[in-house]
Amino acid sequence: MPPTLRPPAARPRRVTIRDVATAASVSTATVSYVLNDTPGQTITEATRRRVREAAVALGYSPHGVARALREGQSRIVLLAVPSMRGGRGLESFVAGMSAELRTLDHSLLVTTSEDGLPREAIQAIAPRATLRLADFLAESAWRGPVLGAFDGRLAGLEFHTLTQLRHLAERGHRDIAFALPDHPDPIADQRVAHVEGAATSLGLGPVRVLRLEMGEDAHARRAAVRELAEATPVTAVATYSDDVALGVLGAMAALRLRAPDDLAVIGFDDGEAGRVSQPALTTVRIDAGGFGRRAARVALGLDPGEWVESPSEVIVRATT
Amino acid sequence: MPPTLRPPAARPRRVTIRDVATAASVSTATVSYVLNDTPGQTITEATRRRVREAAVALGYSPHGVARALREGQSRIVLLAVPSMRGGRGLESFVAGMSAELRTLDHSLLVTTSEDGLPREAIQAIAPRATLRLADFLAESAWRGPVLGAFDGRLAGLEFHTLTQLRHLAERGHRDIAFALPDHPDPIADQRVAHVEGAATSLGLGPVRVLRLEMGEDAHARRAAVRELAEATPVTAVATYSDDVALGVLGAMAALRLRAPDDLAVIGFDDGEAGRVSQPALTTVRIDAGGFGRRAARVALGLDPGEWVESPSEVIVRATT
DNA sequence: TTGAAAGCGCTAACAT
DNA sequence: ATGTTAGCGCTTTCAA
Repeated sequence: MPPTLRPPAARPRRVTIRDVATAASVSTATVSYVLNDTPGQTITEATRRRVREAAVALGYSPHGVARALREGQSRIVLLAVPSMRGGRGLESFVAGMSAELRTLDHSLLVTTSEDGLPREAIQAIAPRATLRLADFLAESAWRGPVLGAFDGRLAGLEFHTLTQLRHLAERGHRDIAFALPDHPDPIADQRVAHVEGAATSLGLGPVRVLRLEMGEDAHARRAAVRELAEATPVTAVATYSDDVALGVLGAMAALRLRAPDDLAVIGFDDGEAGRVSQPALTTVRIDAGGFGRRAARVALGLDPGEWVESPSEVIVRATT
Repeated sequence: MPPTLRPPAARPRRVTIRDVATAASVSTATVSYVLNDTPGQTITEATRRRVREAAVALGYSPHGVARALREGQSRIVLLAVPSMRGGRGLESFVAGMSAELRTLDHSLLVTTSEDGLPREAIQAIAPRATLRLADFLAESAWRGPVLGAFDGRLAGLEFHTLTQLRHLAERGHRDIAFALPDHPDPIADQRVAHVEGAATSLGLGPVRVLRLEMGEDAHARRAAVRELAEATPVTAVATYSDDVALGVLGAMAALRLRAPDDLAVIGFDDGEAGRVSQPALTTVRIDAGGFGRRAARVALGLDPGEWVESPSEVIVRATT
């Protein structure tokens, strides 16, 4: 027996388009046309049936890598997130994006990368599109098409912020503060801008920005909150996250200040902790599923379509 | 000019191994050998230099998809996580795994999939290995090699649980409870088993298991915690997560019970909320970076090596 | 010491 | 209405 060119590894034999072609007594081209519903081909229904039946009989499934080589890119969209520690917002965003992509015969894969694009992964899989969450949340080419406009004006984090402040305004608060973590954050400035914009459009007074220590130094937090409560007219504080809200409430508890009477507090992104702690935290629940779906469509160059439902709502609990 | 076969899309011309070969006046085979340091080849240092210089001069980088097609699998390890809402433990795990894989010329990509393998993604990128976090945490083929043995006995969640209970034991507690969320959880049973194992090995009494309501029903939580405090000898509660701990503390606050005097509480996985809330939560900080590195090595079929440092420590704050 | 060429599985231009 | 085949970029066998 003459030596033959063996495959690189002892690769388990896989069912290819060729096997299907043989089984259906057609060419590989025909198989490809049928299985991809390639437009502009004239293939009899009988042949189509034979091909499809052969494919399922053999358990054929297309080899994504070969297809990607041929097409120049894989049917993958890569989402770069800064961290695995997400909240409800991120989770629903990813779920929505993933579901929509599946519908479009693509897959979502996530990579963590603090800054810059995940070059190695891009080299490795040639994704159809790459989307950095930070870019998407901030101003960027993505923003316009993905966010679209809800309620004729704004959407995204900006919209959720409006939801958050509107609740405070409806409760009669006019002097508010916005508390955010004191550690560096790529979208901090933007969040502050959103708050200021929302406050203006709601006719509130100027917003006091409080950068809250989020480490072990409870004294610092207490001092900051005391100052806020005693030396300013602020009656309510909106926060960057539920965690920050819990920090404010923790300081208030230590100072024997009560929410909402001494200071009302509203969180952001409805985590588990705020729900079960005492007092239970009023917060904004973000359903970013619609965003995810839109981001998916935009990533593939499709029309994102219209908004269907409101992407955020206030969960009223005990602190406002 | 005769019609030529155009590439499928107007694909931007990319630098291939061929270009490098031409520039260095060698064959593509030689380029491949040099760039991959293929063992068993006799190529003069001069040639190697020429090839490498040509590669950098042209800005060549290998096409992962083509390589994957040829080799049968891509240099990707796929990690399937149940959700994007991770804690410090997951974050460090992913970071460690990712860093180690980079070292080994691979990339980590994450996919969310509640149960089962992410088949579409696997088809699409032919990953070198696929690892479900749930399998990894639970008993499975992965467990043995990845966890190895720390301190001669156990590692992983089991080890961290021991860390958690040991702290309670050292504080003199003998009757403890373990509180976990009442919603379904793939690793709940396992966690309970760990706690019981740790309690036994520490010579503690039988562990009371408390499935805590984690929804909006604060009354249910209060009732459960009151029952625990008043009708049982339990003096301390270890929890499944910081969130559950916050739920216990919330109920205690409503009941005017104080930690640690009435009931000591220790959380798990050191989240931001526990650190800033009042009273500040004692918890277990998990550094899963080492696990991640080990998981990476095992995924590639390498020896994970020995443990270097302790993977968990107690962060003592005010509740114990 | 190096090169020629096969072939991974697929799509699509072109031929029949 | 369907088949033939080039070629995506790479690795590796075999020959020179």
